[in-house]
Amino acid sequence: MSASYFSHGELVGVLTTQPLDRVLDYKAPEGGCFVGAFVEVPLGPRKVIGVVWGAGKGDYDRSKIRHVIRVLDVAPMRTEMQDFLTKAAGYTVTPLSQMLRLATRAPGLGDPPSMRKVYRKGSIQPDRMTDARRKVMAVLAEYGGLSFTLKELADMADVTSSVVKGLVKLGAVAEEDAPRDTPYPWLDPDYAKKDLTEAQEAAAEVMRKGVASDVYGTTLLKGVTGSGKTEVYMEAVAECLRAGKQALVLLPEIALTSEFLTRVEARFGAKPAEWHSGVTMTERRRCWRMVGQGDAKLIVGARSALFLPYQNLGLVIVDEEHDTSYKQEDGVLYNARDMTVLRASLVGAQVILASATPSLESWANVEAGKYKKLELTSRYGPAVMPDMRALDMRAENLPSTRWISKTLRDEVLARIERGEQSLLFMNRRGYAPITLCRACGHQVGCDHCDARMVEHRFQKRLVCHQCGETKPMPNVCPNCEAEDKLAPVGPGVERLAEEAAELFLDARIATLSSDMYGSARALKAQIEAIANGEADVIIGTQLVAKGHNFPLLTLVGVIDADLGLQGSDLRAAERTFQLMRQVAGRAGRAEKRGVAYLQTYQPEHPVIRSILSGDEDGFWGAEATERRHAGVPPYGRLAGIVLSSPNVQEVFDVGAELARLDAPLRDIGAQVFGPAPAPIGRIRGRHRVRLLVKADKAAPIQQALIKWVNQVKIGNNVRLSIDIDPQSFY
DNA sequence: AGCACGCCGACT
DNA sequence: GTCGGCGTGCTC
Repeated sequence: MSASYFSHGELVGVLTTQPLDRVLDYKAPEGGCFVGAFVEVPLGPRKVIGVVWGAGKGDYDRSKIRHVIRVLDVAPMRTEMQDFLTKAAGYTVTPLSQMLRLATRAPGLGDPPSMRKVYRKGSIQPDRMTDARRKVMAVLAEYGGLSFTLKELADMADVTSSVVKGLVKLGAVAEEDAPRDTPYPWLDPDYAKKDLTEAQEAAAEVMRKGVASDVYGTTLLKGVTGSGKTEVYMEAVAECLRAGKQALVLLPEIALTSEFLTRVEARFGAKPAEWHSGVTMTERRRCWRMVGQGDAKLIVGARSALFLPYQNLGLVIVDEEHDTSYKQEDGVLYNARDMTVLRASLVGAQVILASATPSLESWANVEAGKYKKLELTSRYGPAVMPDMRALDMRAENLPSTRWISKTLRDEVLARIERGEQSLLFMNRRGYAPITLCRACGHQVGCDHCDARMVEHRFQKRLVCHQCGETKPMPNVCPNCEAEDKLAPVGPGVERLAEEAAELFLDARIATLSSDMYGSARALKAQIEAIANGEADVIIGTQLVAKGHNFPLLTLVGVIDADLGLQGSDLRAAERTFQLMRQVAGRAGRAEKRGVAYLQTYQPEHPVIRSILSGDEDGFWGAEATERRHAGVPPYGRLAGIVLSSPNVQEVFDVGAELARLDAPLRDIGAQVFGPAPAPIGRIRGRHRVRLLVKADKAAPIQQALIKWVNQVKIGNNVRLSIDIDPQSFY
């Protein structure tokens, strides 16, 4: 009577990725189907892909119910995955169909497994032997029963492919069809175990025990830059591999994966599966299918890798867990770090959140006893955290087109003299953030957004950082048509590089900004060249703060330490604290102790002071007290609502209407703030209005939000998005 | 999401 | 008269 199997003609409920937010009834196909089966179903005039979600409800006109067309040749979705998607959809207030779409982003899902020809040793010896034929047969003899592609075999034997083809005709070489998607190579947990320090070994042992326990648990692994967090969690991965379970490592930035893959190969003897937007379609198809059939044991990827069809997930590492890029900011708004914890809790897997500068959320979860905490205090090897100093810019008297203080300049010059590297950090892409007309005062803005265009001199264009629109650099003011009056105002990395080139005449200067390299490969090559000492001064944006290792670096200069402190973002202090510590952590990783200078106009600012003093506990304690007092995350809950429309009036009307009908929110003790024009009032031609809902941590905010927004009829061109636990407020 | 249906204005 | 604009509604 197994409820999970439906025989031909029985009603099944199918969830498709179409934006119909309900499960549709179909008749089971010939041969029947199981719950979780990926199927193709007819929908109106089209065929779409869906998943058998359960038994059919039977509440639809029987005569209109059609048959499932076929069951796809992929591993069925496990019920725990259904459960995960359902809960994730509920938490993020996202339609389930959209959640399913995240879990079915595999190219060629509906296609039969792609095949290719492979060649191996045949049963017959060729009657006429030639030198070329002998070479082929020798290769095949050496590798026993293994198969090769035509090109592989021909290359290995150093003959042309026609020799192999000839042998196929004779029957000396067997030609067979084999699936193109092949299992990932076996990873050996004991391939090259590194020697760990005592502290690392102790931490690793705790993690191994966690993985071996087979139950859910989350551990915050905190350790300063260079303390060897990676080595420690690799031991947890090794334990997971030994147990025959799958492990996932999430990284915040694609640029970090290739370095990480190399480390995995060094530790386990082969490369793991890779999943992110930079991976080719073929490789993605292979990855999705192999994860689904358990033939990929270690997966390294971006946040979307959390939605792969794991069969027996035992461990998830969220590296740099505080990183804001774990929060998906468009489409489905979810935080991969939080969804990881949800998914792991449903399958009894272990989670390791690794960071040198954990988020206050994780910090609070440790305090509340939800997460365990392991701390690696001593830096691995001889180096220590750099000496942190403030440079009071009010005393520096710099002209308005210069950003490198005299003190910092002298320090850099001293490093160049000694053959050491310096990093100048400026978290602003482009040449200048403002292009101002000296004749009329006009600032060049984007046509579609309420944002200034940023000059990118490297690309010789103005770029809108909101919508990505670019235009050639004008030489006539778009407002008053004055010629040659447009002037760059304010700094960006490119302009900083220009200043550095003037100050440090004989130095080799390298700029690292995400927009200056066409490909991840080119960027990686540049990072490697720098690490090998092919630059004296490095100018970089945020990119350099994220985990890259520059052993010759002994000086970090933060050009504008105050930048992140502006604005009304509730996490401004937290972000600045984390970023400054991370950037500073780049200095002095090898034998030499590093120094970090923060150029600031407000050296007395509490955040700047705690960064300088290195008093982490003090900083987090004060930050926690403040947030608790304000009732904001992690001690309260926020939801951001953004309404957008090409029509200004319409968005404000809907916003006001929502604010008025706040009863469902008041019922759970929540408050509504707004509507207010969003900080960026228009993006891609759509006017934007924001509301903010603040609730108690334990309040059932999702249900209340649904009730609340369902009260208003929303016009066709108005879009409403709900962001639970928003990270950004633009 | 697609795709059809349908109701209006602009053209051969 | 007919073509085609896209607002509205449906898909088991």
